[in-house]
Amino acid sequence: MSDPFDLSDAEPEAGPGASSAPSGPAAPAPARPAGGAISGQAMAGLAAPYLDMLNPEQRAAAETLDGAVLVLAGAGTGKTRVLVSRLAHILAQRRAWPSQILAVTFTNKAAREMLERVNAIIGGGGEGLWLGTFHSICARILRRHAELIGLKPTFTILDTDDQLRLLKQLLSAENIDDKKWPARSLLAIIQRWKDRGLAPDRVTVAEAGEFAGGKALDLYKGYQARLRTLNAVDFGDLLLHCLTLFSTQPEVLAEYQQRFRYMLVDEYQDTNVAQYLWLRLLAQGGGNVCCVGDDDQSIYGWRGAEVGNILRFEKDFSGARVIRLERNYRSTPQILAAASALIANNAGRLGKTLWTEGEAGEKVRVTGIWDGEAEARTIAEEIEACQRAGIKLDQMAVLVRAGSQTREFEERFISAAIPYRVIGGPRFYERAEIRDVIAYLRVIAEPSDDLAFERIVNVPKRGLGSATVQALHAAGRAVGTAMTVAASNLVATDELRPAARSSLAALIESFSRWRAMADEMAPAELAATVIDESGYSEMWQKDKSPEAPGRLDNLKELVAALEEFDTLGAFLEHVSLVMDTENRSGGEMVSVMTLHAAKGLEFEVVFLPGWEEGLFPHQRAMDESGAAGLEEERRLAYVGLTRAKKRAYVSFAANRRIYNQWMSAIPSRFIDELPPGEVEVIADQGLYGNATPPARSESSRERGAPFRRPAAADIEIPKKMNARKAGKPGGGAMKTSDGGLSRGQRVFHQKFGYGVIRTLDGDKLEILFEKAGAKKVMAGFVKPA
DNA sequence: ACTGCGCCAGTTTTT
DNA sequence: CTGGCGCAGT
Repeated sequence: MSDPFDLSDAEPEAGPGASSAPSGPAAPAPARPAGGAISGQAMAGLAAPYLDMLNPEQRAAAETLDGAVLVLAGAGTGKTRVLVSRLAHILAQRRAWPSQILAVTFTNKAAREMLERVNAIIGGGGEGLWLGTFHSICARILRRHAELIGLKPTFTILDTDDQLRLLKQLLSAENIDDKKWPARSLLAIIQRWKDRGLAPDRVTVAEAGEFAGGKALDLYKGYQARLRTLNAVDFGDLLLHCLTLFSTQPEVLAEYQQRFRYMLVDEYQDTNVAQYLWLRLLAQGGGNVCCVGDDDQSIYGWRGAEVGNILRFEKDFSGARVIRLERNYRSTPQILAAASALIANNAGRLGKTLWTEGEAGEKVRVTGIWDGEAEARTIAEEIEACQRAGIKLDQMAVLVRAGSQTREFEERFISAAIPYRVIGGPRFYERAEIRDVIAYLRVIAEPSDDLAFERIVNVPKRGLGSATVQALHAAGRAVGTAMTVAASNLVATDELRPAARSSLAALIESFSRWRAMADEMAPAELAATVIDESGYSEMWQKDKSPEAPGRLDNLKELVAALEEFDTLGAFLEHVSLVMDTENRSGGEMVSVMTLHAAKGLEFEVVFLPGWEEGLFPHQRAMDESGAAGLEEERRLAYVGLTRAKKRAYVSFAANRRIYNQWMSAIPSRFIDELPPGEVEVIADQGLYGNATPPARSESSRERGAPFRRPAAADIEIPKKMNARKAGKPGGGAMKTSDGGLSRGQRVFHQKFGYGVIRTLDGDKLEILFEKAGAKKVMAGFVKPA
């Protein structure tokens, strides 16, 4: 984008059906090329077949185009279909051009899906929409007007690591003990302020809090000042600066107010105050706003989402129409009844009554089990039973409260040879080696990006340790410039030791060479050059740790990913904002993920383990947020149950090993909140109220677990989960001597025969077997061949 | 400038 | 029981 003020790139290309040129939208748009993005098909279709597929409420939601509309879309009520139909309808009615429509989502995945589905209906051209996450749309706006808020259009978007590094520097500069006042906490405080749309000058002294004796606000100011000199922003700033831009530059605001004739917001219950303010400013221009959400599925309060936004919608947008989608197309009546009864325990809901015309199914099954291992085994067995009954593995999911719970299932699935996939592990762009290379690229693209520079100044080791970095900092501060700039001055002096001096000089020379290349070289080629010339790949080649080859592979993958980008800047924006990696599929597998990650998904069969007080509802949620925290946990349970189409299995274990210490637990209060008529309780004797005959728990007998049977009455809820320990030695973990297994090695497995190790992650191996294909196995089960 | 030891904490996570 | 981090030693 050469001219940051030029909005024309947002205008539609002439679509495939441009010959049937529309008469144009109701009001003419500025600088509009003839022809639109709306295809001939959609044009012709006054019959609007996409509307015929909707039920009356959905249809109302798609057709009520004027004014403010809140669509309360319960789980499984066809929310996405409504959103997409509405977009198509606006276009087909020629109410607006794609470039006059703003559609905001929370994740890139949601944005991508929406675009695909809109294109499928209107026959292409949806690219002209302002469709994306709040953050990417704000970034787009900010790059165009960067100067107006004191940034250069090339500003960098920092990640959490960078933010923490910066805050640590500030803390140590202020002589604040970061043991007592960790940078993490400060970051959280600042983020909460930003979530509320509060720039430093808007934070009142009363809100300064106790951090470091009330210094948080000053630190926030210092942090923002540092970001500015680095020409950098963090995620919160994307919104915050946009708000500042809108409120200080009325003509800019007016421009966007006029532009966005129709605005759609998905997952409105997850918006924070800053996002709400942003939206309200834009809507004040008379545009039509439609927010879609479900207050019962608000599960991100802990990161600043404000349920109040959806609860207050009618007050905020006068004359707002509220449309409820209550007909559920996903789950059985039993599942809906269970979920509805559970969520009814929350106060302050807008209230919805989900109903279905679907056939009766099975009751929700609640199982009480002796310990976590038995729980995993029981679920694995049930999965196999479902499989025999014809349900595909990828229609089953285990949804856990915390990521650490996945391990138990992984181990069990591996030994039962059930293919599985854990959703939401570390992402590609979060790996250290990828971030290192990206840091190099960032410094090339933006010389004042000190944080990136600091990350790689001594990676690979070039004898530029903390002493040198300190000197660079000092030099930068003295001249008021970035470190790289200060560095070139510094090497001309005698301040540094000769070794450091020449090493630094060489590095600076490299960067200016790379920078010169960047102008004429494709980004991928540049990256390959940098990886090579910096000695970075050599560093990993020399490294003989087992993960080194994998890291080198990742570097190749990074270079390959870069092929798709024409400019370095475009790639870096992608990395900062579109961090999600494609979910490599490949075969039928059970999904294991957190409840948070499951929002928006659906499965035939859902397993919900770990419904125990302290774990779910999580103790910490209740300690930190009290009643509100408990309600959010309950919504999480609601989200979990409503993922299931046919069957839901809830379970709890009486004993669980956490941090290798045994503790007993009592069933979650959420279990008591399920309607007795719709659930079937199967619990080992004594584990739960009116237990029906026990499901055999071999392990408890085999192992002679030494703890007493908990009689529900005499167990108090542990304040901290590990406050209550029982002294069972950690028995059957499959810790193994891996005998130096490595990637690419040929191995033998009793059951699967010979194969080659493809990946290894601790004691979990992925092996491509000659006969059996790819399997995940534990290291203990294979021998070097 | 790097390596090793000891201490503490230990949900959820997108952008 | 881990892992991450800060500090102290070579």
